[in-house]
Amino acid sequence: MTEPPKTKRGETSRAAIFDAALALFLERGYEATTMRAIAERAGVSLGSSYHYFASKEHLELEFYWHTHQLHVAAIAPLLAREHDLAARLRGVVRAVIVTCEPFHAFAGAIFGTVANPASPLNPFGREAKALRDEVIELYAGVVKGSDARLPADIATELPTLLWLYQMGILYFWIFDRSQGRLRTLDVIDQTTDLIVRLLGLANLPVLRGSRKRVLGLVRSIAAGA
Amino acid sequence: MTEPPKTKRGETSRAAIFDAALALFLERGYEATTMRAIAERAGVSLGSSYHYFASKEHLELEFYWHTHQLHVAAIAPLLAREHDLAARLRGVVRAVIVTCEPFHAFAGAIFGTVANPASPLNPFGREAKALRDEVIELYAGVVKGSDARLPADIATELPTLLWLYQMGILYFWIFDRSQGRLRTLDVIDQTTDLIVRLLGLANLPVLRGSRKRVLGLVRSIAAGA
DNA sequence: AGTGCAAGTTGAACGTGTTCACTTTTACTG
DNA sequence: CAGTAAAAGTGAACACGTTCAACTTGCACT
Repeated sequence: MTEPPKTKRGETSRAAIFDAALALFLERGYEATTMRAIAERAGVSLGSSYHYFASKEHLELEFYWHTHQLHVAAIAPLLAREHDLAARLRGVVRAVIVTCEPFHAFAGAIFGTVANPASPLNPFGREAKALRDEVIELYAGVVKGSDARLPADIATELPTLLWLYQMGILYFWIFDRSQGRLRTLDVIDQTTDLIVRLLGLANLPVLRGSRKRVLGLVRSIAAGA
Repeated sequence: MTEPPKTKRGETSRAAIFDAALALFLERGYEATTMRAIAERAGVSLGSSYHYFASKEHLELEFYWHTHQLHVAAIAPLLAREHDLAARLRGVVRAVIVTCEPFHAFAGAIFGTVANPASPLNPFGREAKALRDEVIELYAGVVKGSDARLPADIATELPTLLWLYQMGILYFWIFDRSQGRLRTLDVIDQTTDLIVRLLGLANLPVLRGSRKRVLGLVRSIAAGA
């Protein structure tokens, strides 16, 4: 657990530690960056780092918050302008990987340690709840601000599913070695299109049975997490 | 990289190290088990452990092989007897979690470190290829031995998708705290049913377009990994 | 100005996974 | 059987993440 700083000096230190960590991650990667090096560059002692970040992993969580804020800022104009669901979705998910692109080299290491189900920092866990809720809320806005008219049962679960979908895209992106990350961009275009198309088909009588089953399943899975 | 032993003594040592590791993982969990404790229980020196397992993570890979072999043995009778695809699939996936059940307590820690995309041991990586191919081949057998008649394009990609699906189920199972792991069993029953049902719908004209798109996507994703 | 206490800071010390230069054992050849 | 090269085995040493008890700073209240 990381307590927020209560004094001006504390805020400065905390920010210096995170800035140093981010710079070193970029320079050397996650694993090659030691807590000692972070503390040294931040101009604080090793022990002080642990006063603000309970572990090296907690620096990753802060990193996620950082990228999330960059992402939110990046998509604001799009969300204000565009109301077609497919276009909104494509734009928002493309913005995720564009925002994260500078960090691609060390993203794998970070994603990996945080994906660990044993860690309280994993996406489904306690300490990540605030961030998770924010991202799900973001996708709720993507859907709600569109002109798509969705059945209520779908609209309820869709934001959570899109959050999951975004994580899947990020996982793919980590492995993507293509020039300009074109493969990921292509997968995003195709999958967002497919998602919107399937949403349109969900009302077909032949699919209604499966739709109810899928949503029931999603609800029961989400309830346990 | 872990070279296989070339002498009788080597085989004995390697087996002793893995047995000791497995026993200690069960007793204390993954993180609390030290390489020193493993070496001591196996009756070898610390350095010797690294002669057979290049890292603690490599012991996890061996653990996966271990459970895979248990799984294969467990499903043999079912695959010989049953030819309905839904029943085969349900039985095989249920057997996965029944086989792994004794290791549930530490499975999260193991699954997590191996899920790390930065590790060459991750499911999509180089060192896990042999195991991955074996599991995909297993699911190819599940499909091929059934009386289901599937379009060729689906039959080609389905085993890989089922391997992915199994990993998803395992991920859910790790988080499942329900009595007798009933929630996971329920999710397996529902999802296997749903999968077979969707396979049946895949030939509907209204879905054929989406099916082509999905399979094209799957192929292009699989090609890159 | 003086006092008290919470916030902030420190670096030595601990246990861990991993490495490596070295020794011992094993299997095979002439 | 002697010789030898590969395989197996060893434990001290290293760097790392993390902990902790002690220390300093600065703010709030009298």
